[in-house]
Amino acid sequence: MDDLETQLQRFFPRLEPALRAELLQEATLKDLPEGEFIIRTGQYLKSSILLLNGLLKVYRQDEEGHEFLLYFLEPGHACALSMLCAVREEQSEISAQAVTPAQVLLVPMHVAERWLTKYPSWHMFVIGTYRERFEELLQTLDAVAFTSLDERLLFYLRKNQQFKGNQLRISHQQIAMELNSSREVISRLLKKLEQRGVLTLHRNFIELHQPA
Amino acid sequence: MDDLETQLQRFFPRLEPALRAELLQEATLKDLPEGEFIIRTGQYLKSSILLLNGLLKVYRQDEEGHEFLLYFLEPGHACALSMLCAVREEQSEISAQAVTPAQVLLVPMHVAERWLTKYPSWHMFVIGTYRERFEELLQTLDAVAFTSLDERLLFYLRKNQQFKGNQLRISHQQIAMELNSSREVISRLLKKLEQRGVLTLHRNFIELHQPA
DNA sequence: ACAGTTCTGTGACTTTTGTCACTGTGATGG
DNA sequence: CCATCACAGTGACAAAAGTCACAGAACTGT
Repeated sequence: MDDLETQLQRFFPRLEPALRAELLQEATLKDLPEGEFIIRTGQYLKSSILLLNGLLKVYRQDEEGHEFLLYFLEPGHACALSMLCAVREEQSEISAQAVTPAQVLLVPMHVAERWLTKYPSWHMFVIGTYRERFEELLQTLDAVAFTSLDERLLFYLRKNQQFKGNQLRISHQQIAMELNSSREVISRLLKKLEQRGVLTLHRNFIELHQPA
Repeated sequence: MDDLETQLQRFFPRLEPALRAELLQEATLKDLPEGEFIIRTGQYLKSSILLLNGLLKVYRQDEEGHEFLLYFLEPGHACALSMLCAVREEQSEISAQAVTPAQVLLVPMHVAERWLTKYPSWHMFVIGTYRERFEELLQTLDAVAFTSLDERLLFYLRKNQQFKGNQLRISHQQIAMELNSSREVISRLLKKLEQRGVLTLHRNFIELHQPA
């Protein structure tokens, strides 16, 4: 693993050098083991989160514990929600979890706030972050509103493939949760996809074919 | 109707006076008759949109013409999407339409951009706009993901009630479109709601009871 | 090797939504 | 006064998804 400064430069090239220097000063580096939560529903946040390494998944939960995947976060991106919540000093309405071991930078809210006027590039970065998340959210909404479960399942698998490769170690139960469905249904749909030759089912993992 | 300056002050009190003055200079005022589009899917936008008067609805459309209501926009608010699209110089992926006669201010993109660094209050306003729309979008997503059609229908009616009063002049077809369902289903569900005493069905309009 | 656990497969059934086909009814405009 | 039209109601059926109940397969630790 590179040193922090190199990583910053690699993943956040658009932040001006002075800002990157101050980031090193002000932000806290945090390592997340796989599965660790960085945000939990109902939690108060006081920092913005920048992702340096690994993969985070951001999802919503309702009162009865149903989950719902919103989007993945890759290195070089930031969690728009963390900025939202931080600004409003409100409870977060979402959860974020490390899918792989991950490294994040935590920028205290008051610092992030100050940078908005101090560094134009920070400002653009924040705006850009909102924009990107907004668009991903729209995509997700489209998927839910306009497509059936089997299409969404395929989309979900492809997305995971993109980040984790062809061998997905996910249980049907997991998938069901994230798509807000039930295990049996997912099992059946996966079976259909297997028959169509899209994938092969194994115990504890799913093998996706043709990355296309 | 008040003069423009008074309206600005009333609906956008948080914008600094100098900015309000410049708004009067740089922005174009536009009157929208009921039903007029201000954004259409596929259109290129070159302005940010601030709403002065009336009610706009913002919705998504898929390729086959299905609609999907995202949220309403009230006076004093701005369309986050218009800012998104404007910045990216991309095609808009949504439509916005005047539900009642409305008045909007159009701020050319390059001006809006310039203000970001020039006026802190503009900057905060833009951030705030993203934040609010983001949260509304999350709400909508929740509704779709976690609740059944009849709940969504009720929610939809309440929302309309909030803006348009107890007598809703909407056809079942209209509702079906906006909830991405079909007329027959909506008819049936409305019937059920009537039996539960929530509303009374009339020709061409629906009467909602207990504003609660 | 065995009990316990997790993951997966499956049949039968229900509920929810969507679709089709048709009817009725009020409004509007020649 | 009648043709037309948009709107609404409804029964019958189909499709999609969720639920229930079980069974078997693989993995775990002791």
